[in-house]
Order: sequence, then C-alpha cells, then structure tokens
Amino acid sequence: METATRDSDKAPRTERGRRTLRKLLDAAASEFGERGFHEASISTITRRAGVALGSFYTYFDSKDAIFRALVSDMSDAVKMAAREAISPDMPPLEIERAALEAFLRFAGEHKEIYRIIDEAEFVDPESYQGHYRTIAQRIADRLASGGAKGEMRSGLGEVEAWAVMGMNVFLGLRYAIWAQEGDPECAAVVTRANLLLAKGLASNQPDPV
Amino acid sequence: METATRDSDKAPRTERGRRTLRKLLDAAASEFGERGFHEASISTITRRAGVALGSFYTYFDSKDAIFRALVSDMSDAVKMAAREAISPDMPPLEIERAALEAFLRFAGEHKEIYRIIDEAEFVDPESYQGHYRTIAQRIADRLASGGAKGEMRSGLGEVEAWAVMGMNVFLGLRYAIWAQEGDPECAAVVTRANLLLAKGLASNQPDPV
DNA sequence: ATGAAACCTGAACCACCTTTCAAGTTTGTT
DNA sequence: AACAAACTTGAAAGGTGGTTCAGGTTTCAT
Repeated sequence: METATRDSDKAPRTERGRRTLRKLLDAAASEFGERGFHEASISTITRRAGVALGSFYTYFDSKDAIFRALVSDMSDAVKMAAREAISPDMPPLEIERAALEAFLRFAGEHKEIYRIIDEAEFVDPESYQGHYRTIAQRIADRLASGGAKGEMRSGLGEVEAWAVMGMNVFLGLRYAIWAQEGDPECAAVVTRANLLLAKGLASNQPDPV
Repeated sequence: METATRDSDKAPRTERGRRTLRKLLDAAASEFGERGFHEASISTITRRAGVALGSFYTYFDSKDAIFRALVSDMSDAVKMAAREAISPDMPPLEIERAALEAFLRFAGEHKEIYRIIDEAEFVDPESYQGHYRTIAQRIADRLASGGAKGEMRSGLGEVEAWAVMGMNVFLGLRYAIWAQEGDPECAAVVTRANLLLAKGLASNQPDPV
C-alpha cells in the first residue's frame, strides 16, 4: 500500500529538508481542509508553513502533486484507524461495530481529512476510486469471513460490502462531520446501525407454524 | 420546494430570453458535468450555448449563481425520480426496493447530474446539506410509516434513514456511475440490497428453545 | 409605426495565482 | 577549513478566466 509514485527526485536529503517538507504537508492539510483545493493557494500554504514561496517547488512539482500526496497519506490513515480497532477473533458483527465506531471517532477528530478525500473525486479521481475500492474489498473479506464462521449469511459479497461502506460513510457525514446540538451520541448511532446490520428493518413477525 | 432565492431580477421577460436562459442552463449542465466546476469556464458555457459571453450576465450574477441554480434543479429531479417510482400503498420493503431501483436507473442516465450534486459539497455547501437532509427526512418518514403498518420494526428513525441513504448512494456510485464489465445487473444489486434491509447480515440461526 | 425596455455582443479590464529563476545561505563531508 | 550539494528566498514572468461596459439589435405593447 505504498504511496503513489514519487513524482520526481524531490525527496529531501537533509534533516532540514525533511522538516520543511513536513511543515508544507501540515500547512496544506489545514489549507485544503478549510478552503478546498481551488480556493487554497500555494502562497498561503507556504506562508502558513513559514517558508518562502519558491521553496514549495523544491518538494512538489505542482499544486496537484501535493494534493495527491495528502490524499494518499490520509487514505492510509483512515484505513489504519479502522484496522487498529478490530481483531480477527472478534465475532463478525462485533467487528463491524468496532470498525464503524473507530471510523466515526476518526472522522470527528479529522474533519479536514474527510473533506480532502471527498474532493479527490474531482481533483484526483484515480485515488478516490482506489480509496473506496480498497475499503470495500476489506469489508467484503470480513463479510466472507463472517459467513465462514457461520455467524453471517453465506454468499455475502461486493454488493453488501458497498452497502455497508455507504452506510458508514453517510453516518460519519451526518453524525461526525455535521454533528449538531441534540444529536444522538456516537455510541447510540453505532448501536442502531449495528442492529440494522444484524436484523434488518423488518419486524420480527414470529414464523407462522 | 421552490428553488432558492432568485439572486436578482435576472428573470427573463421575453420568450427569446427564456430560450437563452434554457440554452445557458443546458450548456452549463454539460460543461460542469464533464469538467467540474473549476475547470469549467463561462466562456465555454456561452460558446456551447451559442450566445455571447456578455449575455451570461444578463441571466446570472456569477459563475456560482448558475451552479447553484443547476444544483437546485437537479436536486429536485432526483427527488422526483424516486417519488414517481413509489406509491404509499406498496408494502414498505417494496417501497425501498422501488426507490433504490429508480435511483440507480436515474443515476445511470444522468451521470453529470450526480457529479454536480457531489461537487456542491465544495461550491455550495448549504445546498448540499439541504439536499441530503431532505432526502433523509423522506426516508425516515417511510420507515416510520412501515413501522406503523407493523411490517417494519417500530422506533426506526433518522439514524436508520441516513444508513439507508448512504447505502443507496454508494451502490449508485459503484454500480451506476462506475459500472464496468462483469458487474452484476442493477436488478441483482437491488435484490441483494433489499434482502440486506429485510433480514440484515446475520445467519438465520433458529432461535434456541 | 414607434419608442422604450429587453436583450445581445465581444473586446478589454483586472485580479489572482501558479510557476520560474538567479542569487544567496546552510549543511554535511572530506 | 573548504567545498559541493542541498536548501532557501522573493520578485517577476506568464496565463487564465471572471466580470464589466458602451454601443448595437430585437421584441412588444400601444
């Protein structure tokens, strides 16, 4: 899952260089997060980073390039957050609960990251598709594993994975990014979502004998 | 659900004016859909519409203004498509099936519309939030109605509505917008999604006596 | 028919921003 | 200490594209 091809030989070779690169990436994360790709300007990024305008081009070939680097970093970060929250020996439905909970927490703590990935749909469509396809694949694997354990239906696949992912993403949008006064706690959201996964929406009409 | 405040008194007062306005809106839909908001240029829009650059400002105050007008139109169109596909006397789960099916069909036929609404997250956040909040509200109403009929669990609410919406949106993204060779038919996607809504993911372990 | 309002035209204005560059400073190695 | 490579600097080039405007044409009610 290494980051995409480093554009050129722009990698820093000095301690000072690494510090400057990091300052630029941090400043870019804030700037892109707050103002979006097109409103953001390189001169603002360098000002926030406390370096000269020209230094930017020591580390990146273009505005697009630094954006791609950010998307790659952040896509990895989201995946890591979910992965760290689960372990393969949890019960399958418990895994889904933990993954959603971790995702909601992560989204709440990194709203700018969320927004940057969304904007990749327009600035860097390849990365955007790749991001979601990768995550869907992981969910599909989990569902298959749940089926193998006999605790989930068998035959679950890509369609169900995308459904679960969409559910998670939109719950994050609504309850982490757009959270407002009087909204349910994240824990409550997770519980209700998990119940939906477990039982669906239908009422439990006792099977007719 | 009338469209947002008409910015100024830019409404056409003549038949000719109405024709020009429509040409501009159609050209803008294609242009924004193909190139995205920022890559799109007003001069290209007017060229596609076959009118002079200056005429644009007879009808819209700015590039943002025409984009907002489009988002409003298209948001209405999506809602209409779903609404026309369902009727209140269908069984509740059948309603959800029909709504998803209509949405997938619509997304497939109007990829540019889909993309414009997505980009509103950055260009016109108010409309974007409004769009999804409105749809979520409608879904919540349907779920409540399903509960009242006794065919869905009672107590379903906003959380479940956002979950269902996210599911639908992501299935649209994957199987309508990003459809590719070898993907399941839309009908199959709809069926699997509906089964997920009906029963959830868990295996039907017979209740222990 | 006629005048006023609506509409059209496209060159030019202007503000903004990415990118380049030549010259200076720092770092690290020998 | 001395030198080359790495890094920094900020002014300016160069483009782009949204917006304005003054003057011409069409529409339509009277």
